[in-house]
This record gives sequence, structure tokens and C-alpha cells, in this order.
Amino acid sequence: MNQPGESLRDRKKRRTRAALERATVRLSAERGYDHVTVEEIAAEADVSMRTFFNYFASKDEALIGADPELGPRMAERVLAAPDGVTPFEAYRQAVLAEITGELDSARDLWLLRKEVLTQRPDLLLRAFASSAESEQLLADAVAQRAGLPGTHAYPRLLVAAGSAAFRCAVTRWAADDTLALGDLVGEALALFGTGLAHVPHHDEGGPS
Amino acid sequence: MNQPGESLRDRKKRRTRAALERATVRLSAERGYDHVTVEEIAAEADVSMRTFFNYFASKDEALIGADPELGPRMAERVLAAPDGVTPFEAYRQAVLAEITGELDSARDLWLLRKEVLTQRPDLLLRAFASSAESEQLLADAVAQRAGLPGTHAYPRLLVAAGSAAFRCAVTRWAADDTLALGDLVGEALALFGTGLAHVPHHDEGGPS
DNA sequence: CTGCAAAGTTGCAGAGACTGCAAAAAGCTG
DNA sequence: CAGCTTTTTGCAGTCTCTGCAACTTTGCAG
Repeated sequence: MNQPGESLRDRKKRRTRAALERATVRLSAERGYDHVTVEEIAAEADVSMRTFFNYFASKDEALIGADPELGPRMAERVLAAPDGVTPFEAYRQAVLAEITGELDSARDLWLLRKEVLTQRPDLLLRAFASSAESEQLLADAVAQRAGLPGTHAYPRLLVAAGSAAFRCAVTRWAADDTLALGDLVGEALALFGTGLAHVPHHDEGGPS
Repeated sequence: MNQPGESLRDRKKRRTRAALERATVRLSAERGYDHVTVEEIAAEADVSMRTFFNYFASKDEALIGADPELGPRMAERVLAAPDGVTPFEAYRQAVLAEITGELDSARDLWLLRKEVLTQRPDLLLRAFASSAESEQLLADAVAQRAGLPGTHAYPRLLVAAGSAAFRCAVTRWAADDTLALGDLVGEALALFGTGLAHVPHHDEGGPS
């Protein structure tokens, strides 16, 4: 009875993961990240502490809601983009799609995360530490699409630029939430696209 | 008797820090990063474990040899560049100067680090996690130089691009050490300078 | 429905990173 | 030497994270 949809098992797993992520974010926003123990998070999600670590390799990962399928999903998106689209553009679309999807389905969580990250900016950087594997995967996809050997700098730089863009965008978003996170990421990627050699004009918040 | 040079205290501190860094790198290269405990590192450097944590906030920091003065030093370099030099160029020079200086004074350590990072690429990413503060400092310097408000994306993106360039360069260097690390960083920064929107030509290893 | 296999959960014991505190040691200065 | 500041150290304790083995839940086929 294993419909393509989801087995009971899969549904439960998804719920547990979501509960743990949610508990981590909520409690951290409430009391501060390091005044919350994994034990408390697990209790809040109604599982044992040991189970927490079956889902997330670290507290950091849980805070950011690390998704093991994100890397593969984005890689697929990059490869699936229509011909004639540049690797940069394909990657850019993949990033933006991922972000709008995330904000669409869990905007409330991101608002709480923003609180936590405002207090502890280093957590954002740390959260990306576990994504080394995903970056590799994505870089390979970009390389394939660009017809470059895996040793070339370009693919790695592009995906590294992507996470840098995301990080900077979140930081700015946290400081001034009148702007949409998606737009900020878009702006950052645009700058990376045209190059940083010259300083961009200083017409902030001008007419759209 | 406090000559502008260095007091005995300062000299000892410097030596202890260097010994800890060196012990961390050497033992990690020898046995693998997580088969080395802080206790062993401290013993190797002839200090107590508690002293290790007076110098480095984490094992990660010790492996990479985190230097508390690096941020300020680079910020100063950026601000001290002659007028007429673009912020990008000033930053680029600061990065390259730092790297050649480092390789000049401790090439052997970097060769060992390369071994460790080949086994555990995620450590490179993690090592940067503690540099959030430094990045902020540097971004402010770049902003000042560029005459931009601290809220602008450009300065943050530039310094983020810098660490991305460094990370990617080290990764490539680890995979193929016929190339000079400094050149790889330079190449990466050049790509960020001209923009990632178009795929660069594929003439690897062509005539210098 | 029943029994079996696969997948997931749990508790436990333990290693090891890291912190706060206060005492001891070492370097500095008059 | 005496007094002061900085550094080192030991110790107790908290917390993250892991391996292991028992136990429970789900999926499935007879």
C-alpha cells in the first residue's frame, strides 16, 4: 500500500523533523540560543534526545532547518533549466525559487530565526558549515551545465557566491525588514553577476 | 624596561600561541583531526588544557590559526591604500598581502593543513564561522572607503566574496598543488571583479 | 490476523569540548 | 624585596554528540 504519495512512516518522519525544527527555533527566539538545551528541544517535540540526533547532526543544523534534500533538489533544478539559459541564470533561478518556496511555506519560522540571528550573527555562518557536501554537489551540477571540468574555479565560486549572497541578504533583512528577503538576495546576486570591480551607484531605495 | 619591541611576557605569549597552533596542525595531519584531543594538543605544547582555551575559543580556531589581529590589520590596510585606488583593488591587495605574508612565514604549516583539509573539507568552512566579527569590521572599512552607508550590500558582499575566494582557492590548491595558492586566490578575485554572469573561457593552464 | 523483516525510537554509558571560578605562579615596577 | 598586573592552572560541572543494544512501530505477505 505504498502510494507514490507518502507512507505513514514518511508522514511521521516529516512531522517529527518539522516539530524539532520548530521547537528549536521557537525556544531559541524566546530564551536565546544557548539557554536552550537539546534535551529541552526534544521534550518540546515529544521525542527523546537521542532521536533529535537521528534527525539533525547538531543543534545548529536544527536551528536553520537543514534539509538533506536541498542540495540534490537545487542541483536538479540547475540541470533541468531550458537550453540557452546561462549557468549563472539557471543557478540564480534555483536559489530564488528555493527562497520563495521556503518563505511561502514557513515565513513564521524565518521571522523567529531573524530574532535569533540578530542576537548571534555568527550562527548564520556556522549553519552553513555543514553544507560543504551540498556545495560540492551543486558545483558539479553547475560545472556540467557550463561544460567545464570539475577542477575549474567558476562552478565553486558561483555556488559560494550564492551562499554569500544569502547570508548577506539575511543580515540586511534582519536589520531592516521593510525589504523582502527575496529581493535582497536578488540584488546581491545581481551584483555578483555584474562584478564587484566598480562600486555600484549609491541610489538606495530609489524608484523601483 | 618596556621597549617598543616586546616584553618577555609578549614574547612568551606569542610563542605559546604558535606552539598550540603548530601542535594542533601537526597532530591533526598525523592522526586525523578528530583523533586528537585538546588535552593532547595542550600536552604537546607543554601547557594545560585550560590554557589552550585561553588562546583559542575552539579546536577549529586553533587548526586554522585564527589571528585576532587579522581583521583589524586588514581593515587598516584597506583604509591606508592610496587615494584613487578603488575599494575593490584596495581590498584585493589586502587579501593578497595577507596570504603571501602567511605563506612566507609558515608555508610548512599550510602544507600540513592542506592534508587535514583534504580529509575533512568541512573544517575550512567551519573555521570561518568564528570570523563573523572580523567580517563586520572589514565591511565597515570598505564601506567607509567607498563612501557608502553601512546598510549597503556592497561592502558585505565584497568581504564575503573574499573569504569565498580564499576557501575555493584552498580547496583547489589541495587538489592540485602545482599551482601557487596566491595565484589561485588572485584568479578567484578577478572573477568576482569582472562578474560571474558569463562563463569564463575554458583555457586552463594555458600560457602564463 | 499473524508472523517476519525493515525502519525508527529509546536509554545508557561515555568521550570530549568548553566555561566559571578562585588559587597559584610569573612577569613587571618602584 | 614588596606590591601590582597578567597568565597559568586545576577543578567541578554542563552540554553536545556518538556507539550500542534493546525495544517498538510500520509495512507486507502468506
